[in-house]
Amino acid sequence: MLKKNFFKRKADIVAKELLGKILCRRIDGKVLKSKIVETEAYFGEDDPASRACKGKNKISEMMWESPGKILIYNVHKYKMLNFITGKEGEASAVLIRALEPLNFKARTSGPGLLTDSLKIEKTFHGESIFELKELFLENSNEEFEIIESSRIGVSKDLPVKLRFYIKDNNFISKK
DNA sequence: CATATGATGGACT
DNA sequence: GTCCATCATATGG
Repeated sequence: MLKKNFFKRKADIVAKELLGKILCRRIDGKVLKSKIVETEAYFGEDDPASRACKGKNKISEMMWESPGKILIYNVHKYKMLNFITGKEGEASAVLIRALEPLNFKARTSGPGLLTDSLKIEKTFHGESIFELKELFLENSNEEFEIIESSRIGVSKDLPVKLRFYIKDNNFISKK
């Protein structure tokens, strides 16, 4: 189980360290485990791709909340799963883009697909990852190589590599 | 294999 | 109406 301090750092650091961690989803008494294989970091006012850059609104205000909270929002008919990072009062978050299913089969190679497969609903929005029994994280000691690249699907991006994924993993949303 | 395009729905101007 | 942190399908090489 990860502690609050884990998320209380810069979004890009947390995004990198979340790779390889195990995301657990409890449904009807069964625990579906999946490895996080792809993430993206989002900042606040300085990030043109971030929802927070134009100030607060219904979705982005959660980015100023305390680290470890869950932020869910829709793009088209899909939902995005984010974790709040950084100190409280600073807008930043990490988007989970892809998972590798460990003890079940599902399509999770994309941010919209993985939330569908894990039945992650908007009811998780605003909850803290430390307090939930239906959704939590497990640590992992696996070693792997991290690749950095530009973010995907963003109209205005920073000239910084803020997308991170595990090298040679087959569940990355795009290669 | 690659790139292009349309469907989709919520939030905002 | 417009803007998207998407996806599945269609088309061409």
